[in-house]
Formats: sequence, structure tokens, C-alpha cells
Amino acid sequence: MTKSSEGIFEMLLETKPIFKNREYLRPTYTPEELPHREEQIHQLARILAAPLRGETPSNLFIYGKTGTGKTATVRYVTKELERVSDRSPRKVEVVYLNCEIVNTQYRILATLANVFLEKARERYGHGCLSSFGMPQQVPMTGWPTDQVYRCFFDAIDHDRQLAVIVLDEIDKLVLKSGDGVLYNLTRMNSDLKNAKVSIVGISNDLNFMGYLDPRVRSSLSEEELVFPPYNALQLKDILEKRAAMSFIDGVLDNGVIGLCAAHAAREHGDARRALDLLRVAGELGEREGAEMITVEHVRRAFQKIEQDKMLEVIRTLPTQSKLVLYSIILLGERGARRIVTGDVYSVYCMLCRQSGLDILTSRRVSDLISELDMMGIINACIISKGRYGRTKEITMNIQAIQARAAIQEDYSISGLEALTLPRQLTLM
DNA sequence: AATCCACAGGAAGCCCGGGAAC
DNA sequence: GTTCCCGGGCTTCCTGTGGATT
Repeated sequence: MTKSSEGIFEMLLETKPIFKNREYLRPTYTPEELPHREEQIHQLARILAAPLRGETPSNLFIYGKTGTGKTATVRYVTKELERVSDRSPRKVEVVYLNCEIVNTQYRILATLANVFLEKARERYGHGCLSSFGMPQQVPMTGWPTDQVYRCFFDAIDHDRQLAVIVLDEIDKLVLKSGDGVLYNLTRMNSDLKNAKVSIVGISNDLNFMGYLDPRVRSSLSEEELVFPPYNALQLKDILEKRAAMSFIDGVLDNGVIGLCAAHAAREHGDARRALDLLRVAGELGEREGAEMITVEHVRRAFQKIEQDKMLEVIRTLPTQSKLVLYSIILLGERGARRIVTGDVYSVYCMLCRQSGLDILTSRRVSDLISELDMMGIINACIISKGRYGRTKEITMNIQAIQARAAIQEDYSISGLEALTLPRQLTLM
């Protein structure tokens, strides 16, 4: 080992650790206790526990903005419910589906069928399914949908059980595949002889109820639960609890947690965002070998998160929009006094010719500029230069170097870094 | 006051791909 | 497999506009 690399490792080893365990700050972690959600937990438990006392289960619709603890609360309560149901005559089985991933009628029914086939196999042994006349498994594609439904129906009705089906981000499902599957699931109870089904729909878009068939709507929202946003004090409380688990004692400077809470409270009380902010601030401090995390780290973490979000938007932009943005960046880097639509279009045409892409009309490019403006990547305001016409004056909202790198990742506009601007275009 | 510039942005219609219906 | 429909991306054509200049 060379002298210098020894230095590197020594430095790393000598740095005092910041985190005890950063996993507690990640969104994937389900906490043991949920502060400021006692009322929702209580209501949810009351609704879901009713079937254990022999009552007909109600379907439930949960609404709340992102980061208000909907999913965590449901996971927490259903876990408890499954535990308690061991002592009840009706076994409770909870299936959690994220409709952003499982987003078609077929896939939902097939996933549910497979889960309950597996449960039956666990209960009665391996040979049981064929003796009950059930298949071993439903393939993830290929069967007629009604056959999959039948299979799920048989698998579930084989036992005296309550199936709690949690459909998270249910709006994504309805948007992509309509409400057919919800219609089928919500009217299952009238046909089931032994089992009962309870649907829990979770959404952060209340308007989505409007797209539903009225029958599905009334059946899905037999019970409704609203998760209000956390306020700054509640966020602070939540952060303090998690920080105590995640950080070494005493590494957080005064005001760090308060600032994280204040930022997130401004963004409609999103606890996930507050935790993210705290974690990123911690990681920034750790990387630079700081002994304490200060409000300055939080400020930089906030900027970093905003910037990362913006870069992600740029990466997913269509090629033509990227080229328009690249033109704006080039003009900015060349020190153009004011960047206006006409100049952007000239540069854009040149870039298209150099990279062999189709040239769009100036009308269309004008729309693309407006779109970039709406996304917050650039600022475009209309100015009048009197006799010299009306145009849009454009300024960048993000760091040009990083935006440039994000655009250059696009393979369809290869060789972009080698593209050049003629001298005269920089003198505007 | 009239003119004129360099666009903004609305309206209509074309084209194409994807999905549903047959 | 074919046909139909729909929506998004785009073009063409057009009218409107604020303020410097004439």
C-alpha cells in the first residue's frame, strides 16, 4: 500500500461516525409506533376488527397527501390484526398490493389467487390443491380473466377466513385499467359462502372517486378515513423520535430538526420528505467528516434534493425538449446578454443539423420552451423590445453544468459534447 | 398617430401509434 | 387479422400585441 492510500483509510477510520443506523430514516422502514396517528389507528382497527365479532366487513377508503402515514398506519394495524386473529374463529389474511406495480385487472386477480393458493398449500400440505380441484399456480399471463377470478374465488372460499385486500395507490389502477376489478372485488361478499373480503383502498388523489362507477364508489367508501397533513410541531416530534434511533447522541446541532420540520410542513406536511431531508443532511455532514450536523447541512440538503428532482425531470424529457434546453444552456455558457426565443431557435436548428435530428417548426419550439417553463427548469417571461418585437426572455433555474451532463446521457443525441456554436451567435 | 418588428399563442387539420372492438 | 377510434405530437395558417421608431 502506498503512503497516500494509507492516508485515505486512516482519515476514514479517524472520522467520527454520525449515524447509528440510517435505515430508520428511509421510507421503507415501518416504525414500531406512529406518533400523532392514534385516532386513525383506532378507527382503522375498529373498522377492520368488526368481522372478527361476526359482523359483515366494510370496505374502506383512505385518503391523504403523500407522507401523511397512510401506508405505515395500514401496515401497522393489519399486522396487529393478523396477530390477534389467531385467537379468533375467523383467520385474517392481509394482502398488500401496490397498484403502481400491479396495475391491471388480470395481474391483481392472478397475484391474489396465487397468494391464497399458497396459503391453502401451507395449511393442508402439498397434494391438497389437486385434490380440491385447484391449479398449483395461476400464470402471470395467458388465462382468460374470468378463469383467474374463479380460481381466486375458490382459493379464498375454501376456508372460513377474512381476506383484507389493501390496494395502495388505487388511483393508478383505476386510471390505467378502469374500475372493473374493483367492481368484481367489492361484490364478492354476496357470493362467498365461507370467506369474507374487505377492500382497503389508499389514495392521495381524492378526485379519483369521480372516475368510478357509482356502484363501486358507494361500495368502496362504506367507511372513509382522512389522514390530515402533519403540522410543523408534529413533524418535529416524529423527527426527534427517529433521529434518536438513527444518529449518534449529540451530533445534531440545535435547530436542525426544527428546520427540517419547517421545510416539510411547508410542503403539505410530508413526513417522508422531512425524514429524507434529515438523512441527506446527515450524509452530507458524514461525507465531509463533520463532527456535527448543522442547519447549514440542512440548507444544502434541501438544495441537493431539489436539484436532484430537477435533474431527474431533465433525464426523462423527450429528445427534442432536451435539445431546446441544450440550446439555452449553450447560449448561457457563451455569455449571451439575454436569451430570447429567436436565438434559441437558431441554435436549436444548428444542433439538429449537427446531430442529424428532424428540425421542428419555431411554433412547436415555442411550445416546448413554454413547457420547460411550466416544469420550472427555466424561467421564461414575455418582454417587448419595442420596434424590435416581442419575445420571451429566458433564464436558467438550475446549474448549467449538471443539466448539461444529464442531457448528454441521452444516447439518441450522441456526440452532443462535441457540438459547437459559430462565433457570431455569441455576440447577442 | 401610424407603423413595424419578432414573436406569442389560438385554431384547424394531418399523421401516427396504441388499444379496443369486431 | 382488420378496422375503428382516440390522443398526442406536430405543422400550417393566422391574428394579436407592446412599445420603439418614424
